[in-house]
Amino acid sequence: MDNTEISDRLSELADLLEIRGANPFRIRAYRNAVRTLRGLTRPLSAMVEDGEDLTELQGVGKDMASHIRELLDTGELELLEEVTAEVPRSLAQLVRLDGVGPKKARKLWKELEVTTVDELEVAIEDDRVTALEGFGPKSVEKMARAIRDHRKHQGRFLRTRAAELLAPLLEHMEGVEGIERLEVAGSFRRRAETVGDIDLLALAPPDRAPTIMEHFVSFPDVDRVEMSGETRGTVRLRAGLQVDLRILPESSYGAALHYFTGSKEHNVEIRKRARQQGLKVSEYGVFREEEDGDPVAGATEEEVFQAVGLPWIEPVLREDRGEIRAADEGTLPSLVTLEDIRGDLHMHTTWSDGKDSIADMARACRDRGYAYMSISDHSRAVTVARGLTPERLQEQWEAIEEARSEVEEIRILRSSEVDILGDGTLDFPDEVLAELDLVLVAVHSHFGLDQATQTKRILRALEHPMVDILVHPTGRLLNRREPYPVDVEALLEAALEHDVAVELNANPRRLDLHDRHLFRARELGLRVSVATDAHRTSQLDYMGSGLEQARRGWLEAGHVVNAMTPDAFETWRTRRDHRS
DNA sequence: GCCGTTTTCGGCCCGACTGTTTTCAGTCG
Repeated sequence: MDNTEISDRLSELADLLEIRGANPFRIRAYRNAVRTLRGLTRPLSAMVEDGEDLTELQGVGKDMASHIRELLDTGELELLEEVTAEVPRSLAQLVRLDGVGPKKARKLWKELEVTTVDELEVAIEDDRVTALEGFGPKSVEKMARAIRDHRKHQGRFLRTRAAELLAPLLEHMEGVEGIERLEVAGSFRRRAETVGDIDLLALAPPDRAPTIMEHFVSFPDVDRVEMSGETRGTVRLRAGLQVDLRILPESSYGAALHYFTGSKEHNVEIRKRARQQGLKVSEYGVFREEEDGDPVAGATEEEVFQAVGLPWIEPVLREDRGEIRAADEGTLPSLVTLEDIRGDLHMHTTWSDGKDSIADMARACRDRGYAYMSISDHSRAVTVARGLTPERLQEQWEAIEEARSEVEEIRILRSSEVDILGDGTLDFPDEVLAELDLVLVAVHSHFGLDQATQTKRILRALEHPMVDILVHPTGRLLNRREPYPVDVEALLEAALEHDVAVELNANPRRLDLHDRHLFRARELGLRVSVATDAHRTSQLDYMGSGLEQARRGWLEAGHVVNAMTPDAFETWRTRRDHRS
C-alpha cells in the first residue's frame, strides 16, 4: 500500500468520524497527520522496513503510527471497518459538495436515508429535503447547484489557466473609484501549481465598498453570485472558477493580505507564535491579547511579520515547511530568479515532435539572454513523437553544426531525450551516447509497472555512467495523469550517488518534480535542471512557471544546473572523463 | 488524537456570511 492510499484511508476515516460526531480535535489530528503523510517523499513501507520511528513525523503519534502499520501489514484498518459498519462510506463524498458539511450529511442520512450524491439528487427532486429542519429552499437550491458543479468540473484549475481567466476581471476592476490597491492573495499568490479559487483583496474606504462590490458582481463573465455582503463577495465565473473579493480598510489591509495568502498551515503556526508572545492575529491586524484596543500592526504584511518578531517571508515559502523557523534564525533562502538562468537544457524541434527549427529555437534562446542551450529531441522508441534513430541523430548533428554557425552568440549542445526502455536500459547504444554533449533520460512507456519494478527500472538507468539528467521524473500530468508509482526518495538518492541531475520540467501541465520533492532534492544537495521541454519557441517562456515551482521548493541559484556560468556549466558537463 | 518555552493535562486559529434561525448553527476559507 503506497503513501497516497494510506493518506486517503486516514482522510476518509476523518470524514466519517466527523459525520459520526467525534471530537473535532480528534478529527483535526487525523487531518494533520494526513497532511504530513502527503508531503513525504519516501514510501512509508520503506520507512517501516528500515525500522524508522513513525512517531517522529509531525502530527503522528502512537495511534496514528499503529494505524499506518496496520494498513501496511494487512491492507485494512480495523477502526475504519468499524466506523464504516455504522456510517456509510459514500457520505464522505457527500460532504465534498459545496454547502454540505458533516452535520447536514448526517441529517440527510439519518432522516432520509440519503447516502450518495445520486440519492441526494433524487431526494431533492422528490421535494423530500425541504421537509427537514434547517433545510430551506435556498440551501436546497445550493445543493442542487453543487451537484451539477460536481458533475461538470471536478478538480482544480492550473495556475496558468486561472491567470488567463483572471486577467479580464482585473481589467474590469481597474480604475473603479475608491480602490487604492487590488491584489490576488491565496494559493495563486503562493504560486501553487493549481488553484481551487481566487482570493482578491481590495483596499478601499468602507463607504466605497457597496459600489465596488456592485461593480465586481456585474462582471460580464460572472455565471452567478454566490454571496455578496458588505466586505465580502463571491462569484463563480462561467468557466467554473470561483472568485472571492474582500474589501478592506487601510489599517488591516496587510493583515488581510497575509491572512488570505495563507497557507492555512502557515497561518496556524504564525498564530501559535503570536499567542506565545501574548498577541492575537486575525485578518484585521495583530492585537494584544488582554486589551481590545488598537492593533499593534495591520497595514502592511511587513508590519504583521515584524509584530511577531520575523522578517517578511515570500509567499511561495508559506507552506509551513520550516519557513518560520528559518525566518527566526535568519536563514531564509535566497531564491532563484529568472535573472539567474543562463540556459535551457530540454527542448524539441521539427526533427522530432517540435514545431520550430533548430535555428529558430537557438535565436529564441539567444533573445532570452541565454548563453547555452541543448537540443534534445526524442529517441527512436518514442515513435509517436517521431523519435530519432542513430542515423537520423547523426544527420541532426550536421543541422546543429549549421545552426551553430548561423547563431553564433549561443552555445548549442547536441543532446537527446533518450528513452528508458522497459527493462531500464537506454534506447541508444553507448557509442552513440558518447557522441552527445548531454544525455537526458526519461520514461515514456510502461507506466503501469508496480512501484518496486518501476523504481528498479529507473534506478538502472541512473546507474548508466553517461546519463546527465533524469527528466520529468514522475511522469505526472496535472489534472490528467497521476505520477507513475515510484519511490521518489530512492530516485533522488540514486541521482545523488551517481552524480545525475534531476529535472524540474517547467511545462505548467507537468511541473514535474513536485515542490516537496524539490525541497528534498535541495536537502540532499542534488542539482536540478529547470527546463521548459519546449516544443515551439513560445514555450520557452515556460521557464517562468518552472521557476515559480523551483522557488516553492526553496531552490537557490546554486542548486540549479542551468543557472551556472558557461564555464562552471562546462566543468559540470564534462565532470566524467569519457566526455570532452 | 497530538503535543509540550503553559511539558503528561488541558489545550488545540478566527471570523464572515447565509439561511432559517427568534438568538444561532452550519459551512467555509
